This record gives sequence, C-alpha cells and structure tokens, in this order.
Amino acid sequence: MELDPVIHPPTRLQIVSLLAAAEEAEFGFVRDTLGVSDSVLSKQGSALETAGYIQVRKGYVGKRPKTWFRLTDRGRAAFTAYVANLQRIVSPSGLTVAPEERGQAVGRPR
Amino acid sequence: MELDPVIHPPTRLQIVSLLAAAEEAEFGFVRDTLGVSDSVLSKQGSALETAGYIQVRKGYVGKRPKTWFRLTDRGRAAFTAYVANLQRIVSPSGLTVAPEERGQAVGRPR
DNA sequence: AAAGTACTTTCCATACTGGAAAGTGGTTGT
DNA sequence: ACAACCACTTTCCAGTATGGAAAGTACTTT
Repeated sequence: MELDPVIHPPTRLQIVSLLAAAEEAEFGFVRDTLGVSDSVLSKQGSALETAGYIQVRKGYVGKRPKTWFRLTDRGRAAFTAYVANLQRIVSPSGLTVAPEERGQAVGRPR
Repeated sequence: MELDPVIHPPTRLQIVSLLAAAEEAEFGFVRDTLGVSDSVLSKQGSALETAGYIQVRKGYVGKRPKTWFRLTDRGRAAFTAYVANLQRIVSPSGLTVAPEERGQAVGRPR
C-alpha cells in the first residue's frame, strides 16, 4: 500500500520504467535518455542494484568497456507493485494514467 | 516533462489525489485516511497551499473549529499534468495505471 | 607520454521528511 | 474559575537523500 521508496524518487522511477520497457539498456543510453549526469546514474544504479532490482553487466564493445543494466525479476515485480499502488492512489480522482493501445492521452473518466 | 516536486512526495501525492476525488475534505478525515500525524498533514498542507494547489478553509462544526482542504483549479491542473507525466514515464513499460470503468487492476498491456 | 573513454567515488552543501513536543485559541467539565 | 481537552500549528531535531563537481580508476588511442 506504500510507494516503494527505492523506486519512487524521480530518477529511479525513470530508470526502472526505462528498463521495464527494454531487455537491457546501456549506461550511456540511459544517462542520455534521462538527461542525468554520470555520477547520478552511477549512484542511483548502484542503489537499485543493492536493492536487487537491477542487474549490472559489464562487458566490452570492441575494446571499450560498457555497462548494461537490466531489471531483475524482483525489480520487475517491485515495479509492477509500485505501479499498482500508484493506481490505487491516483484512480479515485477519475484521472487515468493509462495509455491507449498505442499510447494516448490522460483524461477525465472515460 | 518533469514530475512536479510539489506533488511527487508520497504524502503530498496522496493528499492531492484524495482531494482530486472530492469537493472538499476535512483535516481529520484526510489525516486518518492517510494515516499521518497532525503535524505532517499540517505541514504538507501548508506546502500545498503555499504552492497555490489547495485552498484551506476554516470554519466551525457546532463550536468546534474545523479545517477543510480543497484543490484549487491550479492544483487540479498541476495534478492532471503530473499524472500525464507519470503516464509518459511509466507507459513504455507496457504497464498501465489505468482503472477500468469501475476501478480495476494493473496489468500487462491490454 | 598525453589525452580520451567509461564509469565510480568522494566531497559537499542543500534540501526535505517525519516524529515529538510545545504552543495557540477556544470550549467543556467540575 | 481552573484544569483538561480539541483541533490544529510551529518549533525542534535528527536522519536521509539528492545532485553537481571534481578526483580517481583502468584502459585504450593518438
């Protein structure tokens, strides 16, 4: 019934949402997509890893080191629960946060 | 595109969501519904008032003083925008935060 | 050897949150 | 009249967390 404090902070919510939509995402891609600094992504990524919500994979692309993040099952479950809680909190207002089949607006009750 | 920091903190999100669903709500009702202390509700309420998101009305019920909160138009607009942003952030995952006609589950894509 | 890439850590200064406790203004009980 | 109570409001007090800047690590490229 509570909003998971590991996920709720804006930056982490965005990271988790992004990862929930992809298999795996590159450090640089996430950083640029969210528009955060290296240090912020590194720190928030670690926080999510410590919570067991994401898995960090290090590897190479050619000879350059790269880091990838991916949601763990636990992280996905936590995100799903988080979104469910958000829904319970927000939905009485009649507003929806629901995308239509192919992404659509937020509006008053349908 | 950003999650309004005035609304985002859990307690305030819950206050605003509750007010968005009602015309007006009594201090005690909100406090008990959210399960927060007097001081927390008082402080967060003031924060929302300062932001111009809610209006605080003081009156009496018999001879006892009572306080009511109601969302201002500005507050409602901010909440709507907030929810829209939430949707943009969360929806790529395929999860929805949308209630069905009469409140329903969160699930995978429909 | 110097510079660059891809992060990670440390440092720092600033919020912000919530609980406890004290305070305010008016009311009810004895 | 005086103590106790109601309905909040404020103050006091930690304890956290956040983000940017800068320094550090480990390589690789020029």
